Amino acid sequence: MPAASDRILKPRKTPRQARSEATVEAIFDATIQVLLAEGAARLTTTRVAERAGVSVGTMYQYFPNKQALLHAVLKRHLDGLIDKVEKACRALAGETIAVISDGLVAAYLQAKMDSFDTARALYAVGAELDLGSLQAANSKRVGEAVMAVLTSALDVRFEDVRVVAFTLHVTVAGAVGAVLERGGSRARAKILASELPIMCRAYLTAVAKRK
Amino acid sequence: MPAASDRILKPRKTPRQARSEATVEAIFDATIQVLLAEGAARLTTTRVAERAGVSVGTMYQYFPNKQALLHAVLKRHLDGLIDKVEKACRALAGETIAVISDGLVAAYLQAKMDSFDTARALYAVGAELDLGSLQAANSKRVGEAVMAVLTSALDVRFEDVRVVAFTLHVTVAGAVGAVLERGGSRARAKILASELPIMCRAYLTAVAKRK
DNA sequence: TCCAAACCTGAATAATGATTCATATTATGT
DNA sequence: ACATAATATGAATCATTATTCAGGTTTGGA
Repeated sequence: MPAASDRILKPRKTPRQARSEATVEAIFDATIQVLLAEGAARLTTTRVAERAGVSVGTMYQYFPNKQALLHAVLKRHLDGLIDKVEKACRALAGETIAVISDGLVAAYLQAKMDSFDTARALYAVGAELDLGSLQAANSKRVGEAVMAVLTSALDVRFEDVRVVAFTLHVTVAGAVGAVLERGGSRARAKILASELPIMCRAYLTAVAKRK
Repeated sequence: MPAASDRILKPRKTPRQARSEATVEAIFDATIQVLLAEGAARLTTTRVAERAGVSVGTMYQYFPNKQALLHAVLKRHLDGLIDKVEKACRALAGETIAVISDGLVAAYLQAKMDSFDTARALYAVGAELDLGSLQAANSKRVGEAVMAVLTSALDVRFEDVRVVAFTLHVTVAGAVGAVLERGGSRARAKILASELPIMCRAYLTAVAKRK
């Protein structure tokens, strides 16, 4: 069900020639660069266009308004993250719960670390944007992927996989987000890398039933 | 060491009469109300003043600029949260680790739920503000309080309390933040209320040494 | 070579918003 | 009651920004 907001968030026109695809790419990149270099408050359409090496008018050819641009950039980033997590989930299917747990945490952490700067830059954007649709879709996809691996565990089963998957996702995402996207240093990220696996394994073991 | 930003963030003048204290209160409240009712994008000095029932000029008598206002409002909220957590920590000192764990999680969750709306409103503000100083102070105070209770545990001791306290704090805060401050429903908060205690107890048990 | 579609340009428009300041009102101590 | 410090006012100023549009340039194919 396309929300009303879709009408104003969808791209105005779709690129047909190679140069315009490059333009859109440049605009995406520029958005993140401006965000990183100047902060969310100074993220203006003009500045983005300038940095991308195109005119404002060009920007408006592909994005009906600033919000649509931000939405697109954010979606792009989130989709990338989700892909990685889903891939990890598929790779871990059928292993023991210990392996699955460690693998999931590692994948999530890795994915976030890979896009450290982008993630931090986009954090600020998320706030001033209606995240409803994106967030929901995101949660759903990740949630289902995690449920799937958990169910596939070789040695255990869960009373309520849905709840367990949700908890796992929210906890790891929340912790990583709190540390990386805000002021946290990479050093603190390392603490997470060593502690989160312990915590997740402990939790999963606590709520699992032997098969 | 007062940062350079302090100069422009500190109140321009301190209230001396009762009416001005009331004014400042009204401004704080109005800020949150506007945030809640109109969103971060429409949070303007004029609107806040209007809602507070004072003129813009009055606002600028107490806050040198918009940022200072937001900083003050955010600090106020965070301090309130920290107080509650610290209080809980003090009350839990000397108990068994199981009791401490459950108590901490409950206190954190409770504190956040109490200020559900405010927290969500302020989430957006945090992004467009330099949170460095606040965030750091916040983490430090909570971290120390948690370290203290953990150390006081009757039945166990920890190899590295600092790391454990950090992990606990970040995980719980992150998970709760992810669910409450963003699109999450109260229903999801309930899941957290039942699962987080399990997870934290499992983690603490896993890393603790018997005394 | 030529044209229609695709693409690009950037000054102009129209709003909006943060911040100031000269002036007016109110409180407090004497 | 008076003087003085506190507090409040809000139109005016100065800047910034999202968005448009009338017209240019480039591309791919016939």
